[in-house]
Amino acid sequence: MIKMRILLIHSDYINYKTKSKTKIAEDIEDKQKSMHFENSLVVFTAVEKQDEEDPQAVVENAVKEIKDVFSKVKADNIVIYPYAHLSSSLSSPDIAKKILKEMKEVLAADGLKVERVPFGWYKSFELSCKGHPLSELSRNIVVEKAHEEKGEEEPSRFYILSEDELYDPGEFTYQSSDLEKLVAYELGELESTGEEPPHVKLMREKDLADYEPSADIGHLRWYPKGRLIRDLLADYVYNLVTDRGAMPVETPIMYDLGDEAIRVHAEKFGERQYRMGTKSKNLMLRYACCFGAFRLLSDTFLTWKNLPLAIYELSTYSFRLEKRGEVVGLKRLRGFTMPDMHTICTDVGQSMEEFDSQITMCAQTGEDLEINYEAIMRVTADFLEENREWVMNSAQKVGKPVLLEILPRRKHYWICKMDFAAIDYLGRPIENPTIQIDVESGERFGIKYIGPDEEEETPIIIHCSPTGSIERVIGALLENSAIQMEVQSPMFPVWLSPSQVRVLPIAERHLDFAFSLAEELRNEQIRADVDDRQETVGKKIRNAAGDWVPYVIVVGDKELESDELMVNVRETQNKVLMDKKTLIERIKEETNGMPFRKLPLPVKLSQRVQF
RNA sequence: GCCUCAGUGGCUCAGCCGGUAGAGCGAUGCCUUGGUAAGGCAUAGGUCGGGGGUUCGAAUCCCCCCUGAGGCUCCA
Repeated sequence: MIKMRILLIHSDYINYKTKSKTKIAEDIEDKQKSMHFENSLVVFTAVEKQDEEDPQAVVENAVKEIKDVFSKVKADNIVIYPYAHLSSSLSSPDIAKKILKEMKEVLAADGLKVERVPFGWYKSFELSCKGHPLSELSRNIVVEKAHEEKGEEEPSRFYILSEDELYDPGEFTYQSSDLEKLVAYELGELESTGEEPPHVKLMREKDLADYEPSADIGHLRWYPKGRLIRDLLADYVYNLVTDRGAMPVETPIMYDLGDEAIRVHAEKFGERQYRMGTKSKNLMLRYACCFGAFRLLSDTFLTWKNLPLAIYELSTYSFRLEKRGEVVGLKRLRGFTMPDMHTICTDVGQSMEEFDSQITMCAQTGEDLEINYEAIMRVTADFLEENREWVMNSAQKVGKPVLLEILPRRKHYWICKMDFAAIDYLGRPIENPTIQIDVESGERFGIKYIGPDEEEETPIIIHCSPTGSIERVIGALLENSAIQMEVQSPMFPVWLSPSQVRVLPIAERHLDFAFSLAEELRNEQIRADVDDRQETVGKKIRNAAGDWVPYVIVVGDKELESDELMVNVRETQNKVLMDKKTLIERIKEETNGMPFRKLPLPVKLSQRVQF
């Protein structure tokens, strides 16, 4: 709730004289230094911290109150008098000035005589209150929330874009059932089954992550295996973007809403922000890295020769105050981790070239993560008209048909974006990678570069998350395994498997051999552990299967004697005889180019705890 | 946020027209030294999500809250 305090006095007269300036004084003309008004409605006003959330609405409501009283008391004019002492929690001076000025303008536009007493000066004043029943009133200007402009919006048009041709989504022959499902969802035609998405159960069953009831909803705790996968994915994106020249940075997670650019950008997300106050500041938690990236870039000296230039940050965490009922598993969280790359381009043309190469990068992540992505390209009608050929060509970079959404007019900061979605077990999309051409933020955040003609120019910015949020990637991987489960043994890609090889000694006399084998594998950067518990082989095999271990080796007397190992290969469900070297080479090949981290758990299963 | 359903040992669940809790897995101990999806026996472990109410008595009935799931809405 927002409230500004005003005190209304119907006066016989008021006069004031400026004495000395404060640090926040506004510049004034000579005639404003001392003024006198008769039969005035004096409006003492204190703009408060919380008013920063929605200055527009505060102005509207204040004007309404003032006009109401003004018409009742029959004063000749209105005097807006800044009076900080009405509040113990003032807004920033800039916003206060802005609100006071706008109040005056709006009242004046209604043909009323209004004056505004200078802001930020020490003043003497003399006031004569009329003393009639309505002559002294105070009001709290209450704004429940920023009202959204409804207005019937013209709907988007949808097409399937395939091989340079546009098709009606209803008439297109789909090769991919995933694309068909995505289209059904986007067009609002997907009927739901009422089932629970399997990844929620899996993330807990596999000891990856769980809800933390003592946090807010939608915030998870991560166990070692889950933490490992998060870290590997983070390493993966880091390598991906730095390889193409992006520079990693890190920026704060909270921002001051007293900053005009921050406030306007934040308002785009309306109610879905975490807010926090300190004594002197009204802060928001970031919902993406944009804030820090833009502020950083606006303080950076850039020339056209530097562009395109990309900075990258993994936002641990981004915060979005999603509605209760929308928060679910790894799909929709209130605190999540998102790789976020911002590319500064000289102009729309350069941004289109970058966009193309980022399409390739995003498509690559689908292959590396073994997730099937379907793509939606969204463009404004204006952009499409001007760049029709480019749009057609770019869409083809995805390598398969894409859904094209044409927005009749620009609603958001972007003019063109591409979203990649995985389709979950229940046929619903998990939106992951995204690329957006932003035409607003450069200007709003005062980001500049020096052009070839030595003039300052405003750049175009591309937002890109090459994988989408890390949590959603893991969610998509788990949904994938649930789909796999119907036809084969589910598993993670080998490079993401917490245990890549498990060694199962048959009896105690095989323990030393098992430990040294596992150690040799670990020296080769393979996560290998040993099930040294006093259990039967059958039980250990069963447990290893439950842990989705890609390679399981049983060692007994035979293995002590020979170099051959009997390896249970999960992917094919076969037992394969091979030697150590072959196994190592095979795993190296499967994990080639992907990041590695060490086993985050005790090597001995007997020492592990249950989460 | 709204509607519907759910919350019982670490996990999965039974008990629920009222008489203060039960199984399997897991854990611990002992026996078994076992060659590919659960070896045997024993033991420990629960203020039945939290609070309030009805009652001689509440896991069980009623109210409020918290958490989770599904649906609606929403994801810039």
